[in-house]
Amino acid sequence: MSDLAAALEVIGARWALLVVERLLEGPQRYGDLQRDLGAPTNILATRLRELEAAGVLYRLPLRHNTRAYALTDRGLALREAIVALGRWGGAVRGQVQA
Amino acid sequence: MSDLAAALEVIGARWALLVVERLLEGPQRYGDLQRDLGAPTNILATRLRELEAAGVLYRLPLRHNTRAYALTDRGLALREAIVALGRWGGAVRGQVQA
DNA sequence: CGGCGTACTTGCATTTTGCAAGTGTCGAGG
DNA sequence: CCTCGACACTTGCAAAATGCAAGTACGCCG
Repeated sequence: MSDLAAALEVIGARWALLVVERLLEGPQRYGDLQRDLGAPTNILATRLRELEAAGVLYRLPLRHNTRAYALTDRGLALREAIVALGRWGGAVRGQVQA
Repeated sequence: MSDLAAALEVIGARWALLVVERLLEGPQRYGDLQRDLGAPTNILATRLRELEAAGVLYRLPLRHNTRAYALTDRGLALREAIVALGRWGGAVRGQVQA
């Protein structure tokens, strides 16, 4: 399996990379992620569990039944890839059809 | 929708980015892609159609019922993102568990 | 004409994703 | 003490995507 395939096993599932992108701006709570991304709540919960298990993010307890999700070093290391993909996506949108 | 989400709409489906990665090494025929990637044939056919429609690759006729798939400029522009993701995936594999 | 290579398509089982509604817990307010 | 609301999920079920295996189409070669 290639390095790319290994990466996609971790962040290739739907919503996963969008969650990481959002967390690049700082720790976020569950409800914020859900509202900002518009992701289904059960999928979001599943992704957060998977990404935590993969060491991409961790839970940061705040108050009683409130916690935040924040990126680990491994998660922060995705910034370069996310920026590159974002630039590509933006460039593609800029062209009606090349 | 963010730029990243726009990118994922095009290359977020399973196998899509792996196809592009393979084509970065030059035009490939259907059978080669299938054997190298190990992707199911119906999915591969679907992806190739989608990626062609998105202007990421195009069909290059060779002999009678033989053609090759090659990247457009838009497809080649994914190189940076793919390299970045590949590096991340390789780095993650390098650590047993951080 | 019959078999071979190439590029797919088709039918159906399995898995993933999505929607809507429900559950558990804690703290504040009455 | 008891209810209510906020928050973070879970659960049940429908829809869509993915995967496997087998089949189809099309020319060329003998």
